[in-house]
Amino acid sequence: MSRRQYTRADHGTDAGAPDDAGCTVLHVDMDAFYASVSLLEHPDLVGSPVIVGGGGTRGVVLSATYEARAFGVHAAMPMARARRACPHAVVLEPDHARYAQVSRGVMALFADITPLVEPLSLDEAFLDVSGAVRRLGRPAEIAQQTRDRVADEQGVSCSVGVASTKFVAKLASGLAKPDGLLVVPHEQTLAVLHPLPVGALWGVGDRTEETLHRFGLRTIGDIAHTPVDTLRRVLGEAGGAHLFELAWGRDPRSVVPVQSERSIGAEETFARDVDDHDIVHRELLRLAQRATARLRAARLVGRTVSIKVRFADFTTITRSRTLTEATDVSRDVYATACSLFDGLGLQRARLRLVGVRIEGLSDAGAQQRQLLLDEPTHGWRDAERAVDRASARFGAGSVRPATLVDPDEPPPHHPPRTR
DNA sequence: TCTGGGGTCCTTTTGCCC
DNA sequence: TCTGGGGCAAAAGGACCC
Repeated sequence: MSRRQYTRADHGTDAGAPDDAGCTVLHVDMDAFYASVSLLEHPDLVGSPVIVGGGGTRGVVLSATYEARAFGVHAAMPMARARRACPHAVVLEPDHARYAQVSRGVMALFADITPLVEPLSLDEAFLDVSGAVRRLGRPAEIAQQTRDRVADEQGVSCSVGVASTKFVAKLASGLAKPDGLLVVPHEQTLAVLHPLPVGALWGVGDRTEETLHRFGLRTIGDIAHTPVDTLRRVLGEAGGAHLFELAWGRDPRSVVPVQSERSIGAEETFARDVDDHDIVHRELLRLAQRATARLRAARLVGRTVSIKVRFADFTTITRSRTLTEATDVSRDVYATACSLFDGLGLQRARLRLVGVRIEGLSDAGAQQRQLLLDEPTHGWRDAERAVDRASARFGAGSVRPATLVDPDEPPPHHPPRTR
């Protein structure tokens, strides 16, 4: 769910008979994805305001139906505020497993249309359909087929932007929402682009928007007619040049299927602020295990461990250390995370969140030979792989360090074997 | 009105080596 | 021997995205 919504000056062309020559980039964006998927389980709630979000006291809105958005509810809004804005809305807990399942279905459907699919998140992807035109028709027709199939096969609606570049396609899908299709013909790109506010540019958030406003730049057209050197001074070398190009509708990025991950991490906000280092250490252990389990599942190892600490006043710091050898062993990551945390020398600071992240990822296979020479680490790896297998069979958390076992917890219930 | 959790990318600072 | 500075990698912070 995008945080911003813009309406278009009516230059674009709807599905009718658009001039889609050369418009081979599709951006498909599911409408209110998390809310829509949750409604599949609650058909009685269709047509009413529904908010999906963390139930805890400190949650934010993950997604909301358009009926709830009419009351000003939007993604990333604190839940407390959302409830006040729309008191009669039904609040649902997120069901991440279900979202992942529908997402896999949708992505498989895309793969059926073209092999050039670049997922951006669970609920959106770019498709390069240049190779599918002969088989399936013009880009606008392929876009409509895609929308129909998503609705028929997955029961949720999506919006599609069709253009000659990624950025304009993404902009177009946003303008088409909800449940719409918008083709931006190549020669109309600037006419669509220039009247839009600067915040519509991909990469311009609240801060950059504020900066641009200070310099009197309010529309994308204003940016296009500002010397690129001025933009570089104001926004930085890379950022300034990039925005200038986008403002002229130029975006050389191509649709790249399967991008490898750069980092894997886990973080958690405490239900209440914490100043007890024992609790923080225990949380670091849990997070290190969560992150390394995903690392091992992806057959990756990482060389840099970083921690994130957010204080009660929301200021956030990070600390990182690069190891001599890449690892996927939670013990190593945990030890490094604790050492980084202890190195902060905090006394009774009240903490709101801690996180652990592993960066500098590489293929675990490339690491094998060295690990064989390192017996102690190899032993821990084997032990942790055994835990991964047990977790897969008996459920996450069925095997864990004694420090994470709550003595008051009832003994776990093991599901019956399925063979 | 009080701010999640998963990420990516860019910039600046710092330390090290030559 | 002291100093300056270029080049590089790591570290830290911050903005942004969904």
